[in-house]
Amino acid sequence: MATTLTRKGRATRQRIVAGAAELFRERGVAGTSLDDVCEATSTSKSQLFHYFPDGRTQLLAAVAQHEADRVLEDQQPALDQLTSWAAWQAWRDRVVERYRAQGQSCPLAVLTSQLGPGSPEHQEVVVGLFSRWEQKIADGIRSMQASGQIGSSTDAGRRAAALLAGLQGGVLIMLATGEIAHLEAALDEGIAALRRVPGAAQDGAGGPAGLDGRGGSAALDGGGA
Amino acid sequence: MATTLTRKGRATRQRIVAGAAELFRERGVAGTSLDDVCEATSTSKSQLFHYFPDGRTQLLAAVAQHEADRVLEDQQPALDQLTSWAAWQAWRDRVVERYRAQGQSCPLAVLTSQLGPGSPEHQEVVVGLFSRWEQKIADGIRSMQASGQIGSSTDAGRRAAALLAGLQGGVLIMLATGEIAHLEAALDEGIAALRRVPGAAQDGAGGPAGLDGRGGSAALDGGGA
DNA sequence: GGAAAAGTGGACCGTCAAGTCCACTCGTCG
DNA sequence: CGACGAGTGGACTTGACGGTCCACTTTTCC
Repeated sequence: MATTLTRKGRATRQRIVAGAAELFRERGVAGTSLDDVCEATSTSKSQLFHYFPDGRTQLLAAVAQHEADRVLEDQQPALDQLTSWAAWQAWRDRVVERYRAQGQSCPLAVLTSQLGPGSPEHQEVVVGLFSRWEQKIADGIRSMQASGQIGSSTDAGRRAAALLAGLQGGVLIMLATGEIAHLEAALDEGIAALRRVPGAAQDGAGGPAGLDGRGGSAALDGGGA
Repeated sequence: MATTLTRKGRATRQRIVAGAAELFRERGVAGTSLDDVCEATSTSKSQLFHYFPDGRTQLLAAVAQHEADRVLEDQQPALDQLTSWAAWQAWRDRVVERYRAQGQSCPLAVLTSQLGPGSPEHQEVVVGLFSRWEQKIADGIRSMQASGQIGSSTDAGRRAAALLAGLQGGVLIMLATGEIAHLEAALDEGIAALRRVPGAAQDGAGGPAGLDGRGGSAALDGGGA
């Protein structure tokens, strides 16, 4: 079965997943039938069920995983190197650009809400994605704290959660309205808020200024923006 | 037709909308058939099509409008009186409580993503809701600025957009993961950021003063993993 | 080179849900 | 009171979609 796939088999399976993903993005999950997938990928029902014996459910899960992987990939390498304000800006631009290009599609939101209670498999995929995503953002904040560019008085995990929420909400609103302004606002305001955390070394100049970080903690109010 | 509805007729129509809304919330739009709606509301197909000649589509639109109206209603009167920090906190608590109670349901996200490209009718409902929502938040910020509790140097509209995005994202993540922490973090951080806008009069609203607001310090359960 | 396994094609079936139709009841107004 | 239209019930039609089956081709490996 799945254990013994020839090169051709893998290619076919991959073609099905990619094609299905595209259809889901274009026409929604509910609006896409297995026949549609077959037609779009030049395959037949038997092949589809050959690679996904559990049918639609399994295909959906595979596509979800595929899309989830792409989400973080598309933000690399920026997301893994949030060690300077310039990097944060680059990441922000990357995200905005990605979703702008994607337009009315984000498979994440689609899949997320397509599954109410149930489908623990999908739940897992989405939870895993959010978790990794937030982790990377939090790591970025912590690294900035370590280098003194963000004050140490704030809870990196909580900040990351808020930032991720803003990002997700921005995408959601974009999907609903077609406007990307909310996504931009959420990211910009979120990052700006990080810059205002008191206790940071002086903005910009800092450079690779040693590791200090939490020496003073004398919550001097972070000046104006 | 719809122009001449007797009291009984209106009641039936209302019963259908309310019942359908509940089913959609419980089982999702895709997981609910018109037969389900009929059964749940003790009506028959003919009645359903009597009141919604365009069938499923029209019913969906009616339910969407119904739900959209409820969303803002549920936040009143807090949402219309964001004139003190205490009011902001009350609103925040209201929102969190509402979604906590709702659990895995928010019909908004469901409907939003259920409709990919197409259904301009629904699009309109959602856009209208977001627009009114953001407007009210922005009004709150402006009134705080007018009374000197928030500095005038920030763009109220943009802040409101970011806050709404955070809220929406928090809800989305809650739907996906069951965790409400992101929603809380997004609201708390968003409001805290407002408190840090420079140029405000000293915080005297009654709570514990402090420039940092409830930023990231207090007993906030750990973020991240 | 040939046999077994993997891959492929498409007809076929059962189910289920959207939407139609018509017969019937009930309330209201002349 | 009686008739007309609003309101109601539920059987029926239609079609799409998920899933099955089997005959056939290609690849792989001895």
